[in-house]
Amino acid sequence: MRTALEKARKDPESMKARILAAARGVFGEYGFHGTTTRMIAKKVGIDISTLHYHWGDKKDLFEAVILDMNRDLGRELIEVEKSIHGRPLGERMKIAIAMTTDYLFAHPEISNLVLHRYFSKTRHEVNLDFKVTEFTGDIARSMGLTTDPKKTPPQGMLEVLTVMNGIHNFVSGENFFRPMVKLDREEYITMVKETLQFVLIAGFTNREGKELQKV
Amino acid sequence: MRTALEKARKDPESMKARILAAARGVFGEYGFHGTTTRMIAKKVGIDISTLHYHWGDKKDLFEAVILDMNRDLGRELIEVEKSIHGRPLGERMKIAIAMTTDYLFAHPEISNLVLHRYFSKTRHEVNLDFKVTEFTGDIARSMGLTTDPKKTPPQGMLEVLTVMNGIHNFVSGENFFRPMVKLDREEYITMVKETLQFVLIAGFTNREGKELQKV
DNA sequence: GCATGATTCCATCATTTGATGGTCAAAATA
DNA sequence: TATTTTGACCATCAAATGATGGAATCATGC
Repeated sequence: MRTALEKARKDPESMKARILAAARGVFGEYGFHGTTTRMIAKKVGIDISTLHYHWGDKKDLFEAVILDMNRDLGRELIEVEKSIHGRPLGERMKIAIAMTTDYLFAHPEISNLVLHRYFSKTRHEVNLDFKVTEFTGDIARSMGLTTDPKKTPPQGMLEVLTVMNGIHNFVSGENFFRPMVKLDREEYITMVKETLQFVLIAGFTNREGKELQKV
Repeated sequence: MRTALEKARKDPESMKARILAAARGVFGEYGFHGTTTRMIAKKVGIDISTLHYHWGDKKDLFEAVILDMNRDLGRELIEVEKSIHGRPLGERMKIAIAMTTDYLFAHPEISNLVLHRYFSKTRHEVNLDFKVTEFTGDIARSMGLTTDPKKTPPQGMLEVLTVMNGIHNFVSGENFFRPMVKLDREEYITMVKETLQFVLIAGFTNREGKELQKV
């Protein structure tokens, strides 16, 4: 399956890649059990047997989707880290929130998939590393929430999760939340960024201020 | 169905109530499509035909579950509001976060169901009011995030959603996050509360401080 | 052009799953 | 007690769904 993924990545026009892209979207919207292989095949405009030919069974395809999504998310986080390197904490967070929010709104299926995996059980075990721990630790280090670069303390992990999940929530919940506030998409995205920056940053900068005072 | 719900509420030992309780749990864990009527029936220890006899089809049962969960959540929010009434903002939020977190960790299927409805589509439309808008507005007013008690501005709604979802995330994602931080359940709950209070409150109290200075 | 392998679809299967009819026992009612 | 109503289960159905075999088609290298 690893090779299949690589093939799909090489040529985005290939059938493998088209199926993978469609699967990302549908699995994201409906979850694993809410998605049928027929739904994916229909979206691509092919027969289900073609789908199975390229990706094996439903679980294999799902795992490929997770790996693929994981890679994209990881790359984006690296981009973010590049952009914030060296700046003061408040600014780092502000930029990181804005960049990540924009990116995820452009690829909402990523947030969908992430949240599904957090909150939903699958009847048959899907065993995948998912890299969340790794990513979370990286972000924590990048935000200076830990001194030991090897392992992040629980507190730092939960703090990062609070921020990341705050973003995912508004991206993935757009269909639900946007009608509540009656904004068009652009306004919604802007207001989400402002709200997240307003709510999520102050705690961290306040703490840093206190620590600096001590010194 | 309304009547069936009332019957179930009257006698928690009744078959209707037992099915409803089991359904809450299973729908919460696996989502609508991930749940089979057989899973629920098995959990109760009855035949599926008995389940259908009491609750009609799967969608009817699911809607009853949502209504039931909704009522419980609404009641809890009223309790919270009673406890925080009249206190200063920072304290209000601290207590509200602590109470709500404790309550939801004691009834995690509520968070599960809420998040599933936010983030997951259902193949066949389930039409339910879900009261989120109402609840969110109530909380916004209770937190003093709006001057007009009739309608809450989008900003206030998103701010409340940020906080509520922050809580739901850690409750519903316990199976995923707790192994990441290697804490036992009690430690995890304590640290979640501390983290949420740390991250989510400062923005609001900072702003209030600024507004007070202006006056 | 032709042979070989890769790809796609059609037809079909087996299993899962939502749902129901009919039977029987228990409980309520007369 | 006799009768009706309610509640539970067994057997079974129909549709949905994951999956596959095999034929047909297309592409590629010779």
